[in-house]
Amino acid sequence: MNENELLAELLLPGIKNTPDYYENLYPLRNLPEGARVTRVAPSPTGYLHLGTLFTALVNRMIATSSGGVFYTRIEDTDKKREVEGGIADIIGGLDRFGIAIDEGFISGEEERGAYGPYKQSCRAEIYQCYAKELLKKGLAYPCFCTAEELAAMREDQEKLKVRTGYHGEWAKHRNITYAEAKANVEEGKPFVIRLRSGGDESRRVVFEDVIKGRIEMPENDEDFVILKSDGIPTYHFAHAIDDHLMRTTHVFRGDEWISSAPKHLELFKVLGFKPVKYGHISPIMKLDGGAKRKISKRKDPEAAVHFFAEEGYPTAAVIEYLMTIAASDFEDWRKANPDSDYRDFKFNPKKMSVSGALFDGDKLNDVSKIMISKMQSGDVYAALTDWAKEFDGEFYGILTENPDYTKKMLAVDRDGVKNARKDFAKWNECKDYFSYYFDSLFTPSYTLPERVSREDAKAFLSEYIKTYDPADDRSVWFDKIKALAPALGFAAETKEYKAAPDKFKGSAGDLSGVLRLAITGRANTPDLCGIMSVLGFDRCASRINLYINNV
RNA sequence: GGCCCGGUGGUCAAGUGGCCUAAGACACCGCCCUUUCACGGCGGUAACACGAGUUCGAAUCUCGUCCGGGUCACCA
Repeated sequence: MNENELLAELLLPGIKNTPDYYENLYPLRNLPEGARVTRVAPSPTGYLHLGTLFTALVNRMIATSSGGVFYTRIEDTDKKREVEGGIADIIGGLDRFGIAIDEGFISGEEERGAYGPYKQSCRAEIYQCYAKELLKKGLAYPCFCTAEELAAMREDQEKLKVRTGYHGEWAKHRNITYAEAKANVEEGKPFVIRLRSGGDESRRVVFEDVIKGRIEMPENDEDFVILKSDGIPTYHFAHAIDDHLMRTTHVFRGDEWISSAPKHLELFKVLGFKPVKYGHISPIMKLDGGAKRKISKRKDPEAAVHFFAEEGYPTAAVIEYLMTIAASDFEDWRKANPDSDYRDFKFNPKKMSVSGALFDGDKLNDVSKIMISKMQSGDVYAALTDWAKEFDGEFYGILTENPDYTKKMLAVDRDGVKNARKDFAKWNECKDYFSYYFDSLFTPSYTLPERVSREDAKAFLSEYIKTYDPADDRSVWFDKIKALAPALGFAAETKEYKAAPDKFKGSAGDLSGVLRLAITGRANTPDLCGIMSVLGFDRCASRINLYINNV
């Protein structure tokens, strides 16, 4: 054995496999030409974040559009920051949003697929095997620097105004001898393993980013850590090994990773792997004061995907919105294919924005309103009660006390209508929106429409209630209003009134406004005829009397 | 500060040297339709960060300036 081999044996004595073993264990995938293998690799340091959902959606679409595979991998190499239940929340969240997972973690604890384990903490031996190989070849070495020494080194570098980091002459242990290393190990000193970088800062590394195009940067020359002192790899090393062994073809990840791409490329080269293709996704931004910034977990409620569930946005609406930011040609496609499943959209990474999109709540609302307007009452009932059950127990009780009544209410201006209303974007708006259907939520309003006097309102209402029949269809219903108009000095037809505004106090439309106020306490509601029919005669009559007595 | 990546209406964006008098969507405003409320239809306000250069011709190519974002860990 030469010195490098002795060193490798000294540092990682338990590792017996060689890289060949893993190369054979995880053969190339048998997929058609052009199929892309993508993944999302969340770190369970928190709950599902909008950016993670977005990244997952993009990777999912890339795989789907190419007939490939999309898998999940848990990057839990930082045990200090890990959050209990994080994996279940993240994977469960992806599932709730309809992101299908072909392979990897499919729930908090189950995984499937032939390229696992899919959790990095279970792959220590694999990483160590490759690290050992690098050690044997002299491409890596142990470093015994303490955190304090490293910090002191950084201070010195800052004072001297030289580039900070563990590189070149600053790489203290770069030329450590086997004997020195052995002595340190025997003393029980902790060590990390660093890459012996062959890069040169004055040379350029170039790669073709699938989203951003050609990117050129100085080569990495830093002897960065590949194995931490606990034997667990850093992100960089785990990324190279895992994405190679799991036979990933394309890595779409946040663009904060661009700056470490030279490290990754060097790792692929040194390890003898074919590099993956990168696509760096611009982050979703948020306007803070006057400044744009990346959406942040701490400051922005909408950063945590949980926010959308609480607000009651249908998951499909959030996905639809995300698709509009992800692909600039998605909205055109949607216009041409209004009823297609978004998964049928051919996703082209070239159509992804190179700059970060500002999160636009107005746009989300619009997308969501359209989505909800297309749902039939039965589906709305299911989704709304599901939401209420979790987030508004009182409303849930009211909604489900009489399901038939609630469903009839939801059918007004919805079922059998070509273009349904777009009145609400999320379920938490419904309690207020539908309040007048329920006596316990109803708030009367004793105001008057612009052109109707108190006396006329009372006179109209007391006559009207004598003729009202919930069985009336829309035209009969309005004819009855029209019939009462002339006697009160109102025009029966809107056109009549418009033609000669001086001859009338207003039109039948104004009278129906009084009715609306009396019945619902609102100036704006869906089709009043339909509402009254759901409410029933008694409830309508009592509200009308209440109004007459109080206005 | 070094290194990257960006900069077209308030927002998302189309645009790859002449089809640009710059598309579309959201938001906003107006009009029309209308049996109320909506839906819908039609229209409007509003943009190429700035300065040089290349060219017959620049939103598009080059350089500089400015502005914004990201990154410089035994975190991912």
